[in-house]
Amino acid sequence: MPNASQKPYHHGQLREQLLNAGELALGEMAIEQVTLREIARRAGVSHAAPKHHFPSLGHLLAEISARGYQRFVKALDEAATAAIDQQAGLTPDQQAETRLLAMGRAYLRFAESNAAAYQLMFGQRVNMVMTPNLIGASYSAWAQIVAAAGAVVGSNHAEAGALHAWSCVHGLATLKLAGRVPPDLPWHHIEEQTLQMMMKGIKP
Amino acid sequence: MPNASQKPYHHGQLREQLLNAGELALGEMAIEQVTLREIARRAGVSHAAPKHHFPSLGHLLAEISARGYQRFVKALDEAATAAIDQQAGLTPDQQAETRLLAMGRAYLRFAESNAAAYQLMFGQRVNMVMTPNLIGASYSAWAQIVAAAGAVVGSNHAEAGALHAWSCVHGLATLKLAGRVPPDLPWHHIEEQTLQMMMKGIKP
DNA sequence: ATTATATGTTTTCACTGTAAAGATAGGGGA
DNA sequence: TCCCCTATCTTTACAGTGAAAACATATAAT
Repeated sequence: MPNASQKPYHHGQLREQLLNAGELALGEMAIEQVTLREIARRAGVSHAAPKHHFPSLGHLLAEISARGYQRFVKALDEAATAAIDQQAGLTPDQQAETRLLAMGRAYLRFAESNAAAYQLMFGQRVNMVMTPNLIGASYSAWAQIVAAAGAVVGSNHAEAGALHAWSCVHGLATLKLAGRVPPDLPWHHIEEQTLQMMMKGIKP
Repeated sequence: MPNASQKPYHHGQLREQLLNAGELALGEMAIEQVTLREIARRAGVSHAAPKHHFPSLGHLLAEISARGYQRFVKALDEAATAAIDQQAGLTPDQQAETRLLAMGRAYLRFAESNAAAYQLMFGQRVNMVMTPNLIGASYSAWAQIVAAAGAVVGSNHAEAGALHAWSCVHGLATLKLAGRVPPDLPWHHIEEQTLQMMMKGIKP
């Protein structure tokens, strides 16, 4: 019978807690600092405990990354619907453009306010394992962008348009995160300009 | 007096050899495998020897990265001049566009055939130290792109245009390297389409 | 020739991910 | 009720890593 004043030997919710601890850590420290032992430390458990829930660090990170993709998809979707709800009386073409632009802004916002998670999702960490769950989550993000781009450029060029739109925002986001954007440029302005140029580039 | 049949205690060219070994390693293995000890191993020297030439791994990587930028600038410049030499009788505007497109193609080619070096240069490795030499080399790359983009969009919008052009090719390159480009898309075609959309987006 | 300095090696430390062996709790059947 | 089995957690160990300190040697300066 476990003494209530001390932590029980068996955690009970460790798998969930490890994922939460990992996401928390990603929000507070650089991605390279988010180690297996650090996550275990935050969950108040020995560094070998995670093994019983995740075969390796790569699998744990994959699950965290998959959750990141889910938050990502949700953020972009909410931003898109909010944008068209805000402006009534748009033609279908205008709606499509508004959606894509709103998603672009949400994309850049997500990358900035979830920097470490973003790098985990889109960077190439050697430990990462492409679990089915991660592949599925990442694919739904891709499908979401393809759909939004397809509504603008037509379904025959949906993938090419989506890839270009993604390249634009992803490139800008990673250049920003890597500190390669000259600090004298007004960032908010740059964001809007890039989105405008992206849109101008993909429109038929 | 050193016996000729065995290696001398003092290496003589260790600094140079370390940089070469590092670049060689970057060409053969994943970026995370390119460790201080691995580079020392390849140079045939103890793992503490580099300390006398580079204060830390970050400084060594910074120098390798700076050399990467120099090769990068050279590759883009050669591609640009080769492109305009090949087509005689172009208007200045056409020349500018031809140059920028050629640089874009060279950019993607560089990223693909120097994958690990490219990730070292543009990724965010925690160990990396922003040495003055690296800052200078990376700035000259930026200046080169600004000049080429400025010739197309006018000097007032040079930086915004350069940033967008860079975002497009950088985004596409990193998505490709991260395996996020659907394999069913014809890559060469995708490259050209992206460059066309990039150009269409930045043109006034 | 002797000393100083530059450039090596060896050793040590704190950290990492992974693996194996030991400890503990809870559940299922006798 | 008792016992064992299994899942989960801890401890320990090992091969890596980057960095630092102590030690060794060859070249250069005096």
